[in-house]
Amino acid sequence: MTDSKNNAGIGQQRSHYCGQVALPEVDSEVSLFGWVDRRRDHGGVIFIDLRDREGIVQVVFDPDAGEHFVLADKVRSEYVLHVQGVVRARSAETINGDMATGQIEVYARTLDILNQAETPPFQLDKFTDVGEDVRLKYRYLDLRRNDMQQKLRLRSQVSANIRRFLDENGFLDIETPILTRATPEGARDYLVPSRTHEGKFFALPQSPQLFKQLLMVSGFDRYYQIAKCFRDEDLRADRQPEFTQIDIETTFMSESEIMAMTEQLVTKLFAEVLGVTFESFPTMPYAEAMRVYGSDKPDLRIPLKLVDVNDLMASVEFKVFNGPANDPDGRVAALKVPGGGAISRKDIDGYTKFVSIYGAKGLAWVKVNNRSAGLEGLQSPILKFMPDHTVMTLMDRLEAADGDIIFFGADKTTIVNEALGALRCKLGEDLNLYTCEWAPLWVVDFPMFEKNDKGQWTALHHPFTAPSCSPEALEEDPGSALSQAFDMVLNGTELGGGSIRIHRADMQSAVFRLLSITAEEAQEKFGFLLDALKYGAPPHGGLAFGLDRLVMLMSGASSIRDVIAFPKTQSAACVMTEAPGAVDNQQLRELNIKLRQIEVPLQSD
RNA sequence: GGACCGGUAGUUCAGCUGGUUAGAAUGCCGGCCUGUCACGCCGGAGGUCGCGGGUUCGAGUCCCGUCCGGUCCGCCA
Repeated sequence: MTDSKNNAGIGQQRSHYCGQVALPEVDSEVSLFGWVDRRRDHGGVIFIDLRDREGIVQVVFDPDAGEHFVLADKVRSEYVLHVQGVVRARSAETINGDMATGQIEVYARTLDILNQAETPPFQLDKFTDVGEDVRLKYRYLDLRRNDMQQKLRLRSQVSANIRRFLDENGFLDIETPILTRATPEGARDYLVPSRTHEGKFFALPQSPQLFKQLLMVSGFDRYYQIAKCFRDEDLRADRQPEFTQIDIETTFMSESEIMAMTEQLVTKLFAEVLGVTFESFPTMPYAEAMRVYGSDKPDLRIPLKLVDVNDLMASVEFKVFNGPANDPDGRVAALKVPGGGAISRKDIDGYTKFVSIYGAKGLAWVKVNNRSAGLEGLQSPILKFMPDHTVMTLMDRLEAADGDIIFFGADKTTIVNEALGALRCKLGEDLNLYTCEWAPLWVVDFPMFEKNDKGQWTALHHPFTAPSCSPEALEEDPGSALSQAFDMVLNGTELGGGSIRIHRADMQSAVFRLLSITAEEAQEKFGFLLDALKYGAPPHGGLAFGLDRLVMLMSGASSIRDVIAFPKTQSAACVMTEAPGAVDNQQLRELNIKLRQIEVPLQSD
C-alpha cells in the first residue's frame, strides 16, 4: 500500500517532537520529523533547525555522517526531513539561551528527505512582516509560523475548556441545522438555493436561536453547541461572515442564575488557560453605561467618565456645537482627561476629525493651566461664549486640576454618546490610560425596543427576548419597557449576550405586534415557534458567546482573522480558494437559477 | 452605500517640485568557510512600478476610472 520509495523513513517511529527534546534525553537516540526552519552551512559542519508544532531543535551534521552529510548540503528551507541521531548536551559556550531546546542539540546519524519544497513566497520567520493578503493566499504556510500555531492552539484549549465545563454541568451538546429558513429580522441571510423545491431557498443560520428554544420546549433542560453562524453583512476587524458561537440555553433558570453560571464559566476559563484571576463581575444598567461611558459595552480599563453638563450649558450657544444645547433629544457632556493638558493643538485637531466620523460637528475643549488663577488659568476657544460663573461651576463639578484637558460634546444624545464614547476609548489607547489588564462587566436592564429612523419600534436584543413586565404594560409604554437581557463585556468588547426568552404565546404575539410584524407574517415566518409555545413551553433563557472574539482577546490578536484558520477578506472572499466562484450553467439549471445579464455599455468613440 | 490609507524585485519598503540605466534590506542562486543559532565573507540573477485611459517632449511620480488589500462609518435584531 505505501510506496516505500516515496515514504522512506515514515516507517520509523517518531520518538519525540522536535520541541520536546531536552536534557534528560542526552546520550539517547532520537527519531525526529519536521520542517527545515533554517540551515546554517559552515562548510565542514551544517546546522539545521528542525521545526514541528512543538518547537525547534538544532540538528548537527558533520562529515562523519558520510552520505547523510552530503544530503544535508542539499536541504533547503521548508524541506520535510526525518532525522535520527543522538542527543548531546551543548558545551557552555554553545548553549543558546534564547531557544527552548538551546541546552542540547541532535548529532545526526541519518537524514531522509521526505519531501522537497519550493522557496516559500515569504519568509516564515518572526523577523519579517508580511502583508496579510500574501499570508492569506498561502495560509497553509502562514499557519506554520509559531505565532499562528499558538493562536490556534489557544483556540482549541478554549473550546475544550468550555466544553468540559458545560459537560460537567449537565449540558447536552446538540446540533442544529445549517440549512434552515430565512428570517425577516436581523442581518442579511446567506442563501442556498433548493434543487428539489424550485424557486425556494434555504438560509444559513445567523444563530441557532429558535432551535435551541425549541430544544428547551422538548425538555432537554440544558443545551450547548459550539455553532457556526453566518451573517451576510459588511466585515470589520472583529467581524467575519461565518463565525463561531458558544451557544447555551437552559430551562427554569433566572437571569441572575444564568449570569452567575456563565460568569463562572468565563472565570474558570481565564484561570485555567491564562492563569488570570477575575473578581466577580460588576453589573451595570444599560442607562448608566450610556450616560457615563457613552457605550453599551464600556471599556472599564479606562478611568475616564462622561459628565452631564446640560444644565450648565442650557443657556449657552456655542458656534462649535451642533444646534442648541437645550434640544430635548440633545445632550451636552464633558470628558475630563487628567494630565491631558499636554495634548497638542495638532492632536486636538486629530481628535476633532476623529469624532466627526460619528457625526459630531466639532470638539470643544478647555485646558486647565492654573486652577487657582481662575479664568486666567484656563485656555480654551469657547470660554468667551460662557458666563464666568458657569465656567467656574463647570470646573468645580468636573473637579478640574492643573494640567487637565476637558473635552465637550453637544449634539443629539446618540451622537454625543457615540462620539465621546469613542473618543474616551481612543484617548485611553493613545495615552495608555489603562488601569488594569482585564475589565469584565455585565450590562443589564436593556430597553426592549428602540425607535429606528422611520419611527418604528425595533428590538434592541432580538424579538424573542422577554420583557420585565406584562404584555399589557409592554403595549402601553413600549419605550420604557426593560428586557431581561444581559451582555457580557470584556475590555470594551461584547463577548456574549443573552436573555430570558418569551415562553408564552400571548407575550410573543404582543412583541411581534409592537415590531409591526403582522399576525400572518408572524405565522408564516415563526409559526412553528408560536405553535411550540402553546404546547407547554417552559420558562427558559440562555446566551451566546462569540468564540472568535473571546480567543482574539485572550491571545492579544488585533484581528479576528488571526484566530481563524481560513478567514475571509474584508470583501468576504477567500484569496486562497478564490471563493466565492462562478458555477457552470448545468449547476444553475438544476437549481432553476438564471443569472441576470449584466449589461455592458458599448464602447462609443 | 460612504470616508480614509495602501498596491514598486519572491518578501518588506525607499523613490523629493515629473527628467538619463527604478534602489535598499532580506530571501533566492553560485563559490568559500568545522560551532553557528536572524552565522559570516565574495559574486550573481531577479521589475507588466496592480490594471486601463488621459495630461506632457517625457509619468513609478500628476489627473480620471477601475480592481485588489486594510481601517472605520452606515450595516451587523
